[in-house]
Amino acid sequence: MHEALTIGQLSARSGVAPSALRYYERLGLIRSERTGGNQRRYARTELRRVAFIRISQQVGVSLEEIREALDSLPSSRTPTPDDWAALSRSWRDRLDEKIRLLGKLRDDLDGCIGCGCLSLQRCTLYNPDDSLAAEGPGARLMLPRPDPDPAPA
Amino acid sequence: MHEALTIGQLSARSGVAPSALRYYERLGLIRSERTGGNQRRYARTELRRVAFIRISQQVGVSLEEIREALDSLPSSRTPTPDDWAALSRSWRDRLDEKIRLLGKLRDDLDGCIGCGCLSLQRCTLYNPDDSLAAEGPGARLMLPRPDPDPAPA
DNA sequence: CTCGGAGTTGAAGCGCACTTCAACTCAAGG
DNA sequence: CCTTGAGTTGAAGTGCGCTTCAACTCCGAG
Repeated sequence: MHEALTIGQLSARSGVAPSALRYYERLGLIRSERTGGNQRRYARTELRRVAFIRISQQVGVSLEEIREALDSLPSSRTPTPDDWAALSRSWRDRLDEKIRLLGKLRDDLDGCIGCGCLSLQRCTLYNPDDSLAAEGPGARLMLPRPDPDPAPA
Repeated sequence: MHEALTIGQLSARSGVAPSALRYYERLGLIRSERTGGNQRRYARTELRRVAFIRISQQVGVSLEEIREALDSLPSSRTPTPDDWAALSRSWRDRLDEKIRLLGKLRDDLDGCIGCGCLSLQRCTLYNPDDSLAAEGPGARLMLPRPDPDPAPA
């Protein structure tokens, strides 16, 4: 059958480097069978998983969260289009929120360009309550120090 | 004069950790004078720089690019509101583009949820030409392998 | 003068998402 | 059989944006 893909084939078809695919597999995002000679063979459904992974990354979701999402797929049967649609929908909100925050940032930036302020205290731009931050990787704790110890008692 | 801020004061006012401020200074994003005892003293204008840095990060700009932008500020005179406005405007386009790409991703995601495809070949979602990727840090080469050697000659 | 909190440095570590490397095996063609 | 290209592994490296640490100094109040 034309079912099984080698890692090279999966890489070519998905545009994801073999090293990345092995990395995803170690993290449990995709799965493979092994041949007698210990080589990976991927079912075609893994292509869809890889696609979902890359799309999710564009939405700004970490691999760990993507793994959790993928874990919620039915393991017994092959996921249906509906299953995938449900997963995609779960990112919709995040995407919407992300777009909303960026839009707000843009409007605020326009406002601040108008007034030329860029002053930290009042400017809505510098309001940690909207945690748009903590989005890209890197050591965490982007803006979260809004609370420099409010005196215990 | 009430001009000079210690690193602790700048940290408290900007919400940025002292370690991060020292890091920014090493990268040349902010500047300080030194006291006789080798301690940093920041002019109040540095507050504005720090604000600009954090805002720029939210737009998705790297520290290196922020440094370049800040380098374009007039070094002789204290930057005016107009100077800052010009810098902010330079991020506007990036922000717009980012929002546009995310919006496209959302629309495509809706489309793909509708058809349930998520198939790599045709799906507009997985089109490397729109390089929304390469945005967060991490080892590079996000989607760029669209060209698996088109036969030389 | 003494004390403690704030500051200084360079070096190392961290988290994420990978890539690169060395050393090896596997699989198919000539 | 031999070669070549594709695959295997674990360990280490990379880039970004920091934080943490150890060991030290500075500075102001008591």
